[in-house]
Amino acid sequence: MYMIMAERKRKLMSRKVDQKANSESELVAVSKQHKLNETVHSVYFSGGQTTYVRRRLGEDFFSQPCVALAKAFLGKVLVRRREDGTELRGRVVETEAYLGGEDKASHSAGGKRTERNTAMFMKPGTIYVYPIYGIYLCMNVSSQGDGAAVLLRSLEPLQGHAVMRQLRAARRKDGARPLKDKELCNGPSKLCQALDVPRHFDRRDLASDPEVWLEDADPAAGDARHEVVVEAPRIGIESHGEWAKKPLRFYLQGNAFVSVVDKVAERGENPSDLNCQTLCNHT
DNA sequence: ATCGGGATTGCCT
DNA sequence: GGCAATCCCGATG
Repeated sequence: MYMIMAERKRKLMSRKVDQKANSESELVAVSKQHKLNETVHSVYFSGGQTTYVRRRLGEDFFSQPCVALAKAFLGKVLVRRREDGTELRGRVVETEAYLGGEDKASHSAGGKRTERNTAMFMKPGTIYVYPIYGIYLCMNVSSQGDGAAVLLRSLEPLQGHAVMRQLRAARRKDGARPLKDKELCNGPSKLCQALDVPRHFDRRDLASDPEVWLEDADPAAGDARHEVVVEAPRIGIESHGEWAKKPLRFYLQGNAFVSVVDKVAERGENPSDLNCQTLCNHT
């Protein structure tokens, strides 16, 4: 137990150092890196004394059931390469699963297929971007299963903090205080702003697109396989009855970049968890 | 043609 | 913690 705590503390400390190091010099580092990345997305990079490889995740990764994919996303790194070659990176720390069919909260509930949600029915890995409240966007990735998709809710910024801050500040009041790192991508529409994900990315393939892709866990940032995943009810769908209570939101426990912490779910005392146990006991 | 609502955010008290 | 902003989409007539 003590060892686990010590390990977590060490990780958090080293991450803080990494963030400090990311500032003005990052643009230079990014442009160098973009040359390496021009044809192949797997590149070697040095992390202290060790050399790691960045691996782009392909079709096989996205071809899994919605809940499994939503959890598998945790710890993976979303990358956005902009026209000028700058690369923005964020570690996925919070997702939601929208199952389609029975899931009343899904845009594809009841198999409903429209112009807007067509991407949800396309092959696993297809990006679904839709506008919300007239002013914001949300980004999803289709999974296995008819009309099923994973909503990306929060990222931990890894690379391109300065650019992200600039993109996020664009629509805010002049003279507002600069955003903290934890405020850059802690929400589905915030991450779209920070990574410059536009509406026209809708229906693109995250497995093959040159401007946006997913990478395997960055060992320096941490592998989510050794972290606790909280399962909590989804956000902002209160009007959808029973389905609003199901634990289909997933996030890394204790991670400071998550949008909303659910203390009830973390105690394991909410009705959804009880439902889950009941279901498990019956099977 | 019109109307109601939304998988959110930021600013205000 | 409350609430306005803001507009697209889909349903309805």
